[in-house]
Amino acid sequence: MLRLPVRAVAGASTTIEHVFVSESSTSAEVSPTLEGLNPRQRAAVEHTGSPLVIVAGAGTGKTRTLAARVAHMLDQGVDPERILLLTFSRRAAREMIVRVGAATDRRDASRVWGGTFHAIGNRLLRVHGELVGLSPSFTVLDQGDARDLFALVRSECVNGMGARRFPRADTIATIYSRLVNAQISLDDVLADHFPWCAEHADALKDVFRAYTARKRTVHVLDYDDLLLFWRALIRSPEAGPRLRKRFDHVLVDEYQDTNRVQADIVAELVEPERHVTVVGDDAQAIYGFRAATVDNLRNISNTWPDATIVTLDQNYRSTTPILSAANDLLRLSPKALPKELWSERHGSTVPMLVACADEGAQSGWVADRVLAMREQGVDLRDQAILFRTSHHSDHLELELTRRDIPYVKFGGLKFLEAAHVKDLIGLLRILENPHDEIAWSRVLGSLEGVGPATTRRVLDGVGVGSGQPGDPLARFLAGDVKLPGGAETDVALLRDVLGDCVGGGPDFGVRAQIERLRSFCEAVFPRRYSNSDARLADLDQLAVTAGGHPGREQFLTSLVLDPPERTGDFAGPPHLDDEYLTLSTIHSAKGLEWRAVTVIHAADGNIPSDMALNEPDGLDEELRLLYVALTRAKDYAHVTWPLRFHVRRFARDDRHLYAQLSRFIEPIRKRFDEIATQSEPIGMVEHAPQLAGPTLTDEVDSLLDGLLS
DNA sequence: AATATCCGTATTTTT
DNA sequence: TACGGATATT
Repeated sequence: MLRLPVRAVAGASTTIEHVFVSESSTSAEVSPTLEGLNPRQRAAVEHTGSPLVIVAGAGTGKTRTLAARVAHMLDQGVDPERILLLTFSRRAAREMIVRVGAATDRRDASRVWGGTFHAIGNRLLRVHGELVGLSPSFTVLDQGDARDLFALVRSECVNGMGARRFPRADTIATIYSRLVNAQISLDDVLADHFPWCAEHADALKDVFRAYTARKRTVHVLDYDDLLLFWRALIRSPEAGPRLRKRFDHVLVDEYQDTNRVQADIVAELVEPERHVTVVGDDAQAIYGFRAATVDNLRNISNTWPDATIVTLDQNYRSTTPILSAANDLLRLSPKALPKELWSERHGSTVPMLVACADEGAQSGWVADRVLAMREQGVDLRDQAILFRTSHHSDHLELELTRRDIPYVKFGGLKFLEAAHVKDLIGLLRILENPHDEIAWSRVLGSLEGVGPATTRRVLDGVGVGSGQPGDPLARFLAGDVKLPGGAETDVALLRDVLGDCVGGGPDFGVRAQIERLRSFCEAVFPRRYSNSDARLADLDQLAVTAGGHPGREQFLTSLVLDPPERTGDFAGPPHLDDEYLTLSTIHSAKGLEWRAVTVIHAADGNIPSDMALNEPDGLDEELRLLYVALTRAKDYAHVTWPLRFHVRRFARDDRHLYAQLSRFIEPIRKRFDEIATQSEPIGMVEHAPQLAGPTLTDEVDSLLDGLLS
């Protein structure tokens, strides 16, 4: 019998599931589906009939219960393909399905439909989208693409009117997404979240209309569309009845982080039988910025008055000292429902609060501690460093590299956002959807001597963006569009490689296509980028990844909906059995756990982020964020904060201020053992003398700066 | 019409 | 820094 190692639960690797899905299904032991569950968990697993709501605090075995419930359904003979499991991330879906497989003898657990709302929406729209007027070969815009399209229509709309100061494309995209996901009027969105844009309400409406219209003519959907069209599909007389019959059971994880549209989808999809399970914890709602609303969970009885509610509050993850700190923290929230997690794990190690002289000392302490814990038998893979924003780990990453401590970072900049990756993806997208104006613009703009005006001319020539019938790619390949002299050889090459991919036949898969398209990149990159060799090497990496997908469409979709989490430098992902430390934003750490967790940069202004303070629920959400961070820890929790805070308003600006401890930690200090680092941390001096402690001048300067601010 | 250059300013979390 | 926007140059 194969026991699922703890590592597979906490581990971030995306390759683990293959191992366990296949092996666990051969297990001959008695079905452990119900084994080891507490009475409430068991009740949740076996519940039938009315809608089920599981209110599950952090570490209370939520994943386990949900997985057992699915396994139980399979044991009862439910067809796995008729179970839909909606999770918050792809990672969570994978883990859940692995667990289902481990908990049942049914070999076909992996056929359960599992994924994010966006991924499942995409899947259903590929099949049924034509019923609501969608081209089956639509491409999906990521956030950057959506911003580019907004920039395009913005310039077209704003030209007409007096060019007063107008919100930037980024801001417009954010407003739009909030409008769509929260399903409230533009005036309300502007009043609540973007008051400085209120005077432009009318012009914004024009931009939004133009944006929507353009998306339709170029056959693209953005993230929000995947949800909107899915809901529209359920509501349509043609597809609705079929969709509602498609699944026998629908289960939704992390329900507290769903938005209005997602809640609509669930509620309407499960009619009329309402075989639905939602799981959530209002104390862990951290996606308000994305228009998620805890009201979906708190007011669940409005949706299903007869819902059965099961509350899980026994924590199996953390020791009591850690839970005491977390419980105290949550009590500081005026809005949180009273919640007291308890545990039978009476550990004696109290969380540690570490005041560091400065950021250098913090990095030094963390690295020391990580190594010390490792000596005590806590593997690097059982340790994580968490932070509020991605760049908070910059300094620490240098220190870890210097000391040869391997790590993997989650959250922050995505591989997909690198310019050269977008270049290649643009080429693939043209092949997939020849109407994709954003992809065309990107590719044409990379040619020598071709700017916005020429791009526009070419697009009009081949009929992209204007809704012309026929195939723009065929017209482009036919070659009757003229381009400036400087671009001639590049254009010829572009025609060649695209033509080869179109006519390549069935053996010419994504990987082969990328390898062919690469020769165009080879020609263009040296002029575009200073480090074109490194960038070309990335494309090879991409080709390998693409080879693992069944086709071009699946590859493109998975890049947008489930992008690689780390920037792809030459190193490549660490090997499965390699030891590595996890660095992660708190958001990306959701649902995961480690034996030792260190939250760094816990200074006020970072946690809570001072940027969140404008939002109505902002401060409270920041508190929940810290709560999520602390409750990731099983045995050891550390919180560190640098006393001296580097103010980097501008690059050259070398000032620093005295930071204050997070306002959330201050009132619960008694739950921590406090220590302070020396200003010159051990191990730092010989390697990095420039990181030595503050001089007297620094001290005086920063004191003065502090008085001025 | 494209590109080079300079200036000012932003600042987070992710499907 | 790094990116967008405006202005100057090719």
